[in-house]
Amino acid sequence: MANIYDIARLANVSPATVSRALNGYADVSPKTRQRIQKIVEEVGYRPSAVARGLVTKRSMLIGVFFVDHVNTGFRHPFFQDILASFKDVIGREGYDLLFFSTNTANDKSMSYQSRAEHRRADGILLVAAPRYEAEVAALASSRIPCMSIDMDLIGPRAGYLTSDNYGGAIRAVDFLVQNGHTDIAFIGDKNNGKPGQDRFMGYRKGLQDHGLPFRSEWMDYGDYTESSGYEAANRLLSASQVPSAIFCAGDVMAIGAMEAIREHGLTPGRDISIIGFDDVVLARHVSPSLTTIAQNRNAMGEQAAIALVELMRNPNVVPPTLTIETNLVIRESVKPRI
Amino acid sequence: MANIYDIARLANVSPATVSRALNGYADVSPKTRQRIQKIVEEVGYRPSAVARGLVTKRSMLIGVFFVDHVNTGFRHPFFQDILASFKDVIGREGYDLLFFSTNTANDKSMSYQSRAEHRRADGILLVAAPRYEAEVAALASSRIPCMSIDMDLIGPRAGYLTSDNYGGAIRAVDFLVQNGHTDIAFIGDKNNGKPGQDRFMGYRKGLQDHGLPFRSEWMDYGDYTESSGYEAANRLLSASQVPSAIFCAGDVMAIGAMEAIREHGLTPGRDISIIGFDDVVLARHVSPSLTTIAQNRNAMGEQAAIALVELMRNPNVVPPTLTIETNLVIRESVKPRI
DNA sequence: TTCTATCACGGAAACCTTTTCGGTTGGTGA
DNA sequence: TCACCAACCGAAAAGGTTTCCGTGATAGAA
Repeated sequence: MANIYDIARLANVSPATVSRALNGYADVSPKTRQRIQKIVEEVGYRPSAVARGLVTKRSMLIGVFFVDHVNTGFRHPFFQDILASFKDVIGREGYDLLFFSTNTANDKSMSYQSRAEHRRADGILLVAAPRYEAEVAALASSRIPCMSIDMDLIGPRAGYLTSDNYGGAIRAVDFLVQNGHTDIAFIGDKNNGKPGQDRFMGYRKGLQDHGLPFRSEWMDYGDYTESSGYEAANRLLSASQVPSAIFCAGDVMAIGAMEAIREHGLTPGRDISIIGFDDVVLARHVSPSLTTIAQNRNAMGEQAAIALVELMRNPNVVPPTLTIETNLVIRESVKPRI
Repeated sequence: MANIYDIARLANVSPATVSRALNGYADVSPKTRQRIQKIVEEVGYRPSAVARGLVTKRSMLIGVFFVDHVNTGFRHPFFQDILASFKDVIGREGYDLLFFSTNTANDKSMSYQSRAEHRRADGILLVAAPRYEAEVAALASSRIPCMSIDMDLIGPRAGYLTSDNYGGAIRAVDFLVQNGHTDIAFIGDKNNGKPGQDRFMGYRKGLQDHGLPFRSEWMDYGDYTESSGYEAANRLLSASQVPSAIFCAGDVMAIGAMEAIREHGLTPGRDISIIGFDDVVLARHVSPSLTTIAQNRNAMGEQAAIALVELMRNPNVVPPTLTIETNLVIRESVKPRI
């Protein structure tokens, strides 16, 4: 693999001139620039990003952390769009994406911060709620620019972004009420993550807005998996008074809940209305198709990227906390109460 | 950010000794090693991967290329599992994953090979069929260890991996025939990718095995999207003789086909049987749930990773061409012909 | 006591760029 | 003719590791 000295020798110039020519500086004559570029072409020379990184102290790498639980990480249906649009934006700025392979055998002990610093990542994207709270907090309080999604993480250089979970939940309740439902159950997040909290608060606010009481027997929990939604709905259906609608804090749980409803001899959508949250791809395809509060995943990835780039570019910018609008997607799983 | 000289000074040793101590070499006394480690701990020193990479000429980075078509890249439902299990394996070997952000604005001209060499990636994973054939070929013929998935790409250091598409397609036809179907249509890959070719060959072989004729009016094409499956099925349903079963080269197209069947006033599964290929997450949730030939995505990612690691470790190993078994998943969309 | 083997460590080069500072050249205005 | 300026380029340091080779000390053997 040729290096910059080889090119310099071949072009009868100094390495400094080669560097300047290749990086588009002004003070190199057009003809030497062309000569250099021609030689670079012929030899197939590629400047080493690692050597460059050593001197510029910038790796042009954005590190990405997320846990690899079952149903999370790459496998989580929710994060594909976020990552895709995030990548588009930072790619335009010349950055590449680095996925840390968590929990490698050799250095199980390396913390998030260690790994980020080790690779000299210019910025960090934190997505999905990682297990080790302390580690995440340490990363957020470091000097590395950092944006997290769906975790209310702040630090000197760390901001975060979520959907408008509160407003979305209110909207969900509104829509159910508009359809004549007053007996509205809720399946929330057992682990009480930030989005889950907000959706729950929105649920309560929605009830309150319409003068409906909050009944704890219509409140249950899951962990966003299909089976947990199934089980929670089963419990709700055994309540002294069965609700006429269920608001699920996640689409996948909603799909599990529909299964439970069917097993009770009822028809989801007709006998019991269901509304979800997220708008995963599945939502459109299940039957009845799922009415839900959609998160704007592309906007989330995009805005997170824009914010992170700004954070990296300007050391004095105060880390933002952003919230992205949600919107109601009406399908078949909510019917007017008769 | 402290460097190795700082640690050396604090520990009253040379940088060389610090390096040896941290990398677990034998020729450093236990007590100096402990002293060094304690100081490293206190100072929060992290050896720079970029400086290390410069001298060792290994980046410990695996580059990943895939195109960002609509429905491909991160957004493609098919590649999540592959990437997740791939990452697990290479993570265990100490590698991290680098996603090249394709088509950055500043250097639109940089080829795959350029980008890989620029970052000094130790190995490359190619997944999904990229647009620029020539570029891919160039990468495959370079000296960089490279594994590709679903493209029959070979080179001095490049191998590939696919599912047993041929065998799987034969199995699909077998199953339809077992259920009494003899009028079996096929929706294939318009772009004639390697997997699509093999599935088509398997379809023909399956027909032949059972003495059934190949009829070109029962052959149509799509591009693996739902809408293309919908349209292809529409055309098939207008044939002079309507088939009793359709074998789709991809699940997503199969789902589109089911929609078309419904619009023709028929019930998919009952009136016309459908069998797909891939076993995407959706397949289980649509109704009727989709009988399909499942690809073992975890095994694919795992085996690709193992092969790539071996390719990187040993310069003399001949690049493998691997095929992963598929298996039939029986659900509701195929019914015995009455 | 002297010699040799082993252990623990240090010196310094090498890896490949970028960037600052300064130098040379040729041209221009007075 | 002289001073000055702009344009173009070179020398060298810096960035943080690893690794080869060599050296001093210490222990054991003769």
